[in-house]
Amino acid sequence: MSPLSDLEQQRLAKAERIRQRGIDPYPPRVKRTHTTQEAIVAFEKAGEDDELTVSVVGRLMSVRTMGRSTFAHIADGSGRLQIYLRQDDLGQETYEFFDRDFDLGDFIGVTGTLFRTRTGEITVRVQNFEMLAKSLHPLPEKWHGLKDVETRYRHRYADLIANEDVRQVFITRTRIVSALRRFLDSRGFLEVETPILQPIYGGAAARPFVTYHNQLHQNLFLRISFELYLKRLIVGGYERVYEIGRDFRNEGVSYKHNPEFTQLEFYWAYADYNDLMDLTEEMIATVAQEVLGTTRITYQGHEIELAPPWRRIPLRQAILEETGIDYEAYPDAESLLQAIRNYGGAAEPKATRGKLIDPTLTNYVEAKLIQPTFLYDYPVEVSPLAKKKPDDPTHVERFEFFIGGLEMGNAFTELNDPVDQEQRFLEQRQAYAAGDEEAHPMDEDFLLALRYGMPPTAGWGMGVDRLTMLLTDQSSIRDVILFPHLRSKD
RNA sequence: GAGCCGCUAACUCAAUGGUAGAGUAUCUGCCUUUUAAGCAGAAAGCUACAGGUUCGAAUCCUGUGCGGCUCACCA
Repeated sequence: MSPLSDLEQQRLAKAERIRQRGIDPYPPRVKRTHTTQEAIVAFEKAGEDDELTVSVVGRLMSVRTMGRSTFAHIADGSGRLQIYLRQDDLGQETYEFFDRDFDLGDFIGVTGTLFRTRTGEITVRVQNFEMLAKSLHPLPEKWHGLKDVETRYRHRYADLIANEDVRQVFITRTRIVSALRRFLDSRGFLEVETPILQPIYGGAAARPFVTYHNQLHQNLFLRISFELYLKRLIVGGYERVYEIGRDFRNEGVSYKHNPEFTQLEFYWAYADYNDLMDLTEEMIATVAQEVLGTTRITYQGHEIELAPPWRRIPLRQAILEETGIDYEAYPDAESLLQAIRNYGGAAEPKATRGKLIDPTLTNYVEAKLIQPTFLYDYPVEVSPLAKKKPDDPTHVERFEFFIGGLEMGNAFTELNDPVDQEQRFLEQRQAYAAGDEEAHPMDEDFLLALRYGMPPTAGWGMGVDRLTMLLTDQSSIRDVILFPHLRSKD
């Protein structure tokens, strides 16, 4: 800890003076009859003439002292309430105790009667008060709030104290997660939990974090997806399962990437990717309606309508429309690479054909997909866990969906042919050997599970943080994650 | 990983080579219905850190740290 500032020294001295009065500045219990909002509601119900006495608690957010009377605002979890202290109510000694030893940021409990001030604000006329917790560090500035983004992220509590809009964003986030759960629960999906520490990672194309178990002398990976475990549960006989939890990917940080992020995945036996598109539209529209009361939202200045139906176009067509490149016209990686370069794009020279197509989508198409859009039918090379189209073995029954220029999620008809799956893993192994660090590793136990037999199944995944960005109109993922990853300061 | 921008009092910001300032918060007075309360006064800084140039550096140069944006990376 750095040495205490003068302001902190002053507050510490006040805490000591309080102790010398025989008062604990951090008492263990408190009397509370109403939240601040309950007090306001009770007053409005009771009628102005009733003597309504309440005990309310909260953090001192502002103090206006005018000689022998003082107005202040306290904030609790429900909102704010004004309190009013008068020397002729409290006595000189007690009044001066407040004036001298209470600071902005302190938690205070007050008991008094409610009244309405001359300017109309419902206010507690304080009969007695007590210190609930002394604050030693000064609050951010009351008018401009806390703006420094680094401080806001590193000391999120200060951000939440100072910036009500930030507090609201995270309340909305919680409501979004609740609405997602309600949606799936009401359709018979079973919420489950699967391992975060995994001996083999998989289910996505990403580099993992590695950790070590001391007793087992074993390397473990933090999961990059839930996919392979959830499909094992479908093998086991559950027909509808989902999980909401944290994924970890060892890759760059950006406005839409945090190393740990919240994912929702569900698996649905006897359904296919067409059913998933229908359910996706319904889910997102339902969540928006429940959380925001509308399906029409504004994201970064764009008006977006989330109600079904959404646009559905093949990936091939989307790339063709945006770039003029029909990747089907280029049967090998060399010719496709040349086409991308002719368009003015940069691409990895040694990439496979599939690995050329995917960045083309990301770089040139994704940002244009403002209204909700499904892009469907992806190249098989970049989709090792998805089922091939019956009439076209070079493509799989897979879609990604985009809103506000953000990739929100990914889904497909699951590959349940264990022989085909093994073949795909072997191809991924070759890709890894050729330098693709994100190639999917072989998972023998997963193959064994498929050999037991998995019914036709559709699987789906979505970034909950990105959905929250969309529904709270935040441009950075750090503003929807309470404690986003930052580099350590020494 | 690269480029650009930023880091000044607890907070929000000024000061572009010549004595580091303001508002809020704090402290001291005055003030019993205020609400960004008001009035008067005071205190508060290793200008992120380390070097360099200069008679003189918050300011110019180099390096380091952290952050933001853009790019790269990234289902």
